[in-house]
Amino acid sequence: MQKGISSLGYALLGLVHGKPSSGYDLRKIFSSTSMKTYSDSPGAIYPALRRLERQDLIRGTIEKGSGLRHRQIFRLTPAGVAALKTWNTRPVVAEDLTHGYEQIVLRFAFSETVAGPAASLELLESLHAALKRHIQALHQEFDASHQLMPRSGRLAFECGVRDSESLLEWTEYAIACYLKQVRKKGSD
Amino acid sequence: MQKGISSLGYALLGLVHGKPSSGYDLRKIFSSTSMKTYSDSPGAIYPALRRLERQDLIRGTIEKGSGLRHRQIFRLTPAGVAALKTWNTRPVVAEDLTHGYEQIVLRFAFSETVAGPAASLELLESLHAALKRHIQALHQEFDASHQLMPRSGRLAFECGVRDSESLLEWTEYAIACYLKQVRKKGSD
DNA sequence: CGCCCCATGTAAGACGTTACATGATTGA
DNA sequence: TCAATCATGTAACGTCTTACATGGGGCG
Repeated sequence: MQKGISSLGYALLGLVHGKPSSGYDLRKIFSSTSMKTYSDSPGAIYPALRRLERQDLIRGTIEKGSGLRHRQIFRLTPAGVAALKTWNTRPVVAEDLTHGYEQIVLRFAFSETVAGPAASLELLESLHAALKRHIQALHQEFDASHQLMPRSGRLAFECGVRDSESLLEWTEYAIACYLKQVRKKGSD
Repeated sequence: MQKGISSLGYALLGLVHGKPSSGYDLRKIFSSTSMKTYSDSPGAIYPALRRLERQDLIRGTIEKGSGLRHRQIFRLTPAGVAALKTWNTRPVVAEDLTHGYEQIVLRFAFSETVAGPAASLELLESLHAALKRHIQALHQEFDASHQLMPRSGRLAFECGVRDSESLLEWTEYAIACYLKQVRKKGSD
């Protein structure tokens, strides 16, 4: 099954779902946009694609139409779509927040086209709840330990708290966006 | 030299600089605080400590005072202090921002005790400048591509922009903290 | 012809994760 | 004495990084 798909793997699945692409296309997307967070090196992308292919989540077909050398276009298999969908609709749990927010934001980024706006909204609400708990825990940790830290340490901690709080605000903003649309749709 | 020290390696160096500790102590610090971002598993920490020792950045001495089993306390060597200091005082460049902010915030967290408040302030100002450029580039990328993205993709992008902007605000707040102190010190 | 871009990959090595192993000490 | 906790590690595995390899096509 979809045991062990890395961030890069999910990023590739999401992009390929949006548009069938070759490894080179994908690499260019990574290196030319701020998605380069997920590695832009061929030594990461090509092996990742082959892993996904071995897991039957994508399938590559060779195209030689335009006289070029072999260009392998990857498309999602039904299993790939399913894997993306489960990933997108899984609720946010506490440990999703302990290792940075990029994975979750990536999940959200693809959620609408993969699973529809209702799923996006659910994901946001789940994130909102998890973040509230997370921020509360951070405040507790801060109150308990900030006197033991040097000033730069304390400020760094505050940076982490602010980061979470800013993400929470974004979450509320995004939820408002979706609710507005739902209401509009409901009044049709 | 200090070629190739991972985030975890620097986190360990910084903690050991603050207080000589055993691997177990360090593990507890990671697992009990929000520093668990830098891995809390023995399979990461002990090998990392030995790499640092092999590079002559730390040295472990076995203590058997309290009747316990062997407890190896690690201390920084002069080379270790130097490596931490160069890391802490290196200015922030664009690519430091492309793979998340945790490394930079970690650098800042240790900067005051390792290199003094003046170095902290310099680091913050360097970060401030790099962030301004980064945010501008993000806005350009957003303006160029937001119409091609689905709503969730656009919102995810906005999340990244907000994240950077929130970090910028924190930077300004932290700079103000340090300037206040410099002024106070200057008026002594 | 030489050079750069397309497009694909491989090889070596470093690092982290998970899971397991070991032995010594403390408390019930 | 048995279990839990202290304290240290190892082994297998997967993944990413860096650097290199290959081979065709277009262009000056």
